[in-house]
Amino acid sequence: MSRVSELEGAVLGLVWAEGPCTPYAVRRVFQQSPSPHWSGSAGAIYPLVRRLESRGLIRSRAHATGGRASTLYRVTPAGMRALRGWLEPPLPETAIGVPVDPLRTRLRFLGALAPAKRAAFLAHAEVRLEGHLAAARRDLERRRQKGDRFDCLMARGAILMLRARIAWVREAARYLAARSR
Amino acid sequence: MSRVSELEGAVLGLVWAEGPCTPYAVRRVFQQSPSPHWSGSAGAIYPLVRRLESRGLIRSRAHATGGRASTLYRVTPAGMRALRGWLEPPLPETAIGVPVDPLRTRLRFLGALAPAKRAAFLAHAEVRLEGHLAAARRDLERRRQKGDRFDCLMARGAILMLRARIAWVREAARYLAARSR
DNA sequence: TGTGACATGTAATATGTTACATGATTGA
DNA sequence: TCAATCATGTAACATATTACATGTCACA
Repeated sequence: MSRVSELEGAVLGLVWAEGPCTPYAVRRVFQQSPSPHWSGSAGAIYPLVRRLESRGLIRSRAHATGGRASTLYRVTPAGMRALRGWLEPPLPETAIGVPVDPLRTRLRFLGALAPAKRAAFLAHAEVRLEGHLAAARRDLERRRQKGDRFDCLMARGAILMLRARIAWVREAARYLAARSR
Repeated sequence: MSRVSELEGAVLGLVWAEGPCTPYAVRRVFQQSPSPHWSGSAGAIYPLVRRLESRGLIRSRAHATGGRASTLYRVTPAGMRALRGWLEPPLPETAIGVPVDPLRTRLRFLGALAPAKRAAFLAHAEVRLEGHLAAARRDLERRRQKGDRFDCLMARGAILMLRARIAWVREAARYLAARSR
């Protein structure tokens, strides 16, 4: 069975979830996602979609909206098998292990800053995280309107991660303040 | 000032934190890290280290251990400035925003599985996460022995993220169970 | 009539992975 | 002495990013 990468799995899932859709619609989902990890750049999506088609995981259907040519894709039975294979246990370590976190990486090297700047770093991080948390709550509300429960569960996960990060940053700030006294 | 990427920043930070060290020592840190995101592959680290040297951010010093030739690197003043520039606010969106999470992405498409398999997915995820949490606790203990407080704060962050993920997976399982009754 | 968003791409570039190659050292 | 691990790399490959190119459509 076709093995798919992380981004391929996500695109395959989107083509499945959004019904027949265009590569541009897929791009928009990434661009509007609260997570900035994947830019949804044209240079990533269009070649990837053609790749999935050449492997028989999605099929195209010509589709014209007014004067614009466009291509609608839908998932094939082989594509559904690949999607389920990507989803199902056993999950790879990269999916279930400690997730990458650039903020955590930076905190590892906070000692390279002057002590006053360390506190400033944590204060800045907390403010920014609060902003993202508010945005994530709005995002959950929007998704709730749409009515897809798995979409909501995903958005809920983002909120919990942000809350945990905020708690962690606060804990770090308290710890450093206590040590500097 | 030299702008550094995520992996470059981490390597620069490690060369700073571990004192003068070899590329191999840097690789080992990535390989032994609880987070499997960066493999620390030779093909990534050796070229990257040379890149940092050619940009004047680290400096090499020949170093022979027995019959083996080896190279010790240390961070230059320009390298310290680059490290601080990478660390300091304002943080880029990719560092402070909702972090990427392959598990969250998969949950978005859980509807593609048969209902019974959805519960199995969540049960599997919970078990695996518990295992990672135990490993993360041991990891924190190890780092505590070493005595670097920022290293400990980072390890503590990994634990909080795993706990939040476990809580989220349980919440999702409860929610789905309630809806299917 | 022109400006900006929509929509579809391509090209150059950067960078990380796997797999391979080489030789030294250590321990059973 | 044989195998595993340490240690340093290189080569081929895949893939994501930025920047660019092109043309349509809505609307002011």
